[in-house]
Amino acid sequence: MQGLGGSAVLSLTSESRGLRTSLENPEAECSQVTFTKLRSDKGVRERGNGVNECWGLPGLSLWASVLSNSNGKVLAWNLQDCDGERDRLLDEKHAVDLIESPLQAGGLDDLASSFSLCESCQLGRMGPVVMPPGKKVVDPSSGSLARALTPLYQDTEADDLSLSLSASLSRAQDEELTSLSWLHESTDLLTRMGHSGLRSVSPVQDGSAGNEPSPSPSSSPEPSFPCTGPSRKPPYSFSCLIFMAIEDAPSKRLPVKDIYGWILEHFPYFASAPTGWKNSVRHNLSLNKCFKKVDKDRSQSIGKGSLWSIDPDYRHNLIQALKKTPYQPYSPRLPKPSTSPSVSPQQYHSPPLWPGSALFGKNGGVLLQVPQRVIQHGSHVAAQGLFPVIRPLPLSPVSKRTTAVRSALGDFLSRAKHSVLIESPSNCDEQQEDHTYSSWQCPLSSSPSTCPTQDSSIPRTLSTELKLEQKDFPLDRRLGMWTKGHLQTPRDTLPLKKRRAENILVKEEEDEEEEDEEMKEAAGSLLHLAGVVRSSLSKKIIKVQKELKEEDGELEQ
DNA sequence: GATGGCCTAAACAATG
DNA sequence: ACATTGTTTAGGCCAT
Repeated sequence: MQGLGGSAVLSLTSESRGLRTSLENPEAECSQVTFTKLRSDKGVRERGNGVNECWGLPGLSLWASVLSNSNGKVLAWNLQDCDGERDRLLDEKHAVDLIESPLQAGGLDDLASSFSLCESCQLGRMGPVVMPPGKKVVDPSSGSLARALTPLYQDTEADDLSLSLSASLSRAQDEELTSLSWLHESTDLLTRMGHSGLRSVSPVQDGSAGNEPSPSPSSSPEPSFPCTGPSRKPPYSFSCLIFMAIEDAPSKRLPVKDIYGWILEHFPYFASAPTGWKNSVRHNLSLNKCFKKVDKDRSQSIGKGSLWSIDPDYRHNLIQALKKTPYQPYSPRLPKPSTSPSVSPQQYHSPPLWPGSALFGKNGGVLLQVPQRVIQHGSHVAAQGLFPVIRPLPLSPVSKRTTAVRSALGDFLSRAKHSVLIESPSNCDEQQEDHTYSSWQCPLSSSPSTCPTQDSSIPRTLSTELKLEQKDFPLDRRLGMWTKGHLQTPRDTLPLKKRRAENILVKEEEDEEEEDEEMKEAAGSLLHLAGVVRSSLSKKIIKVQKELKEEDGELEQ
């Protein structure tokens, strides 16, 4: 690996409006990696006042997004892979130096936690942040920047991190991080985020929430990023995609055309995929008993075809399927994941939480408010700093908060439970483009069963929620009729739709009870997580503040 | 090796 | 006539 020498730099300067990178000549100081500005979107955040600037690094499939509020406070930032997106959007060059660090939705806390101040480059109280000299350097040509850097942070705990917080960051932290409200803000940022190294599928989009199809994988000029690219397959099966689409619809029913549209909108991969996927969607609608055709209201003129809805009897199944989505529903040609015992795939996965779930509702929206539409992308965010474990995280332009919370909490939980270990790059390198529509594999998982429920965002309107823990018995045993293969009754010989028409009974009461149990479990776990996270944040802030005071004291002397 | 889940392709009919 | 939608069948790959 060719190092860059020295340390990489993150330079950020808070200005009156938004956050702007501002080094005049960063190379003169300690820059190692120069990012170029991709774009700046203002006023597009849900809460307004948001400024989201994106910075890309030429030669790397990476770009950085920095979200700040109107006061210039950094709410969140992250790096992501953008491949062709970068080329397409790159407009002006700035001497911005970032290091790595996929910080997901972490705001100042993560930002500060993952970088050390470069004293020589400090700009006021919020100066450049530099990687500790002892840290390894990233080689842009070596593939995933995040991957390359990740090991550097395996043991980068508070000791190293303590170097990094500037006073302004600390102040902002006080305001931004005393609650988890930062996640509200930061999730917006996730619109554009993915993770370079681990995001093997991620249909990364630009800030337009997926209105524009991502460039084809071939457009990526960096073959060294085998795991990256904006046009990777979503991690979800078609049934899950359809489910999300329908659930995302206010009326909970959609014509096929709109289902297409939804999928295209949220998973731009399909824009450039062979058209067969539409056939697959229709095939799924017809074959999967979870989907029910709704007789069209004559008064409604939706054109040809019917509306499709979720069969309430099978809705739970779909949720379970989403929950179970191992991110490799079908992954031909993907390498066998590392079986290294030191890597626990679970650490890379967040619990299947999303703000729209009843879980959140029952917890009074403790963690988040729910975005109106929560969708998911199969992209990954690597968390470092506070959540240094690089883990895949599905992202979507509209599921930001969900993603942020679940990712953050999941990261934290995972980190607490496991030592931080990083995947082998070869794992990723072996991945190849697969044009099966849904092929995706958790690059860090060793098996679907161990790479579970990293769900992703799911439409908030889902009225049931995923459980934090898997049942220890198969879904099809729980629900009996989930798969046609388990439909052992004579009905099996009937077409699925006809079978459905025969009113296969599923006791809703039982489902409700089961869901209640799940919600209770999930609620407990979530609240615990929230407490852990807050506790961690508080400790970190206190520590940094203490160190700053000490530094001030030394300066005075 | 059997089984199940999922994907893909294709053919065909129905519909607007 | 055409495009779209819906159904069905078949075959393949992968994981269990």
